[in-house]
Amino acid sequence: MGNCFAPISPDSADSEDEPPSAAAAGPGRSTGRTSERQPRPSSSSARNPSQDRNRSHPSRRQSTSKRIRKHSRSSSLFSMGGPSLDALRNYATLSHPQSSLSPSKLLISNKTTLAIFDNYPKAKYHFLILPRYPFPPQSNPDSKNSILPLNALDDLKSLLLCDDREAREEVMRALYNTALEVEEMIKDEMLKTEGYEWKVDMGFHAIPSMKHIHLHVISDDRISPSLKTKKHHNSFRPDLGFFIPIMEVQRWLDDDSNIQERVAALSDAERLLNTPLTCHKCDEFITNIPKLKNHLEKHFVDERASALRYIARHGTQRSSDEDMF
DNA sequence: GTTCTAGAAC
DNA sequence: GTTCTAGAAC
Repeated sequence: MGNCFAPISPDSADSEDEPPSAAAAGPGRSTGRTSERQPRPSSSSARNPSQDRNRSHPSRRQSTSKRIRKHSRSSSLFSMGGPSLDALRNYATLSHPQSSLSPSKLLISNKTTLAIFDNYPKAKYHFLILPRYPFPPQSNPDSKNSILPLNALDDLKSLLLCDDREAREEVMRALYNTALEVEEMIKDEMLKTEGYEWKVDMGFHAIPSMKHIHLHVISDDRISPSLKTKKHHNSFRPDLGFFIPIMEVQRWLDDDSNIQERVAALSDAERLLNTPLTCHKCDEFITNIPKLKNHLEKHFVDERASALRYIARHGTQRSSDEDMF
């Protein structure tokens, strides 16, 4: 692992003044790893800062603006006497996130979205994609109009219930396009650090803990010191119903005749977090978290060995190594 | 969301 | 005795 965290610098991230890098493309895998991606320097990295944050270069920390320091104080949980549900919203409403947020917080931004490091990553790579507000930011600075009311961006439920079908699809498309870009950065980093790429999941929590809709982009290893409880693990199982893959949400939007039922199911999803602990890769029942951690490490080592063997033999990676086990 | 810790499980 | 979870507190 070693020196693998080098957050993308403000100068090298997508400029807010540039058009969204992939915003013109609609959802679809074909838009993911193509020339539409913005170039970035080879020193940039998508690795989470969790274990490496304290080792970041002092000059990087010192360059953090007063505004950021003020922001991070006010956004810390409970500093205001209770849980701040607004930490993400504070990010989403910044008019100049790139100058306001430190490179260890902000991965990339464009006109409509931000990609930030998850503060408590539940896997080796874990990012959050947020729609900016107003959505989209108005070119006329005097206009405060958003195509959506702010509360439509509270969470997945409120977006699904929003009357403006076109607007909610536009939000979803913007989130998805940025997620594809982030996925590609993650996979570049996987190649650099481990020599192969593994699966990345994208989805929403049915009942998020913080206000402002956010799309999780998380590698499927689920190996992280911050993954500490059964609920943490269950909350990212794509098969359980608490973590809603974005493709599923897209299907809901394509046929919105059952939206009320979908929303009811989201509201009832809390109980799913108490599902018995089983491995999300092989379904084996696991009695406790330390054993799950050992089990997942073993999956990771086995998958890597298998992928590297295949690459050595064929010169290229098999398309879906996660299906090999 | 995380941290803390009592008491259950081993 | 130690490890671990789960609920309360924050």
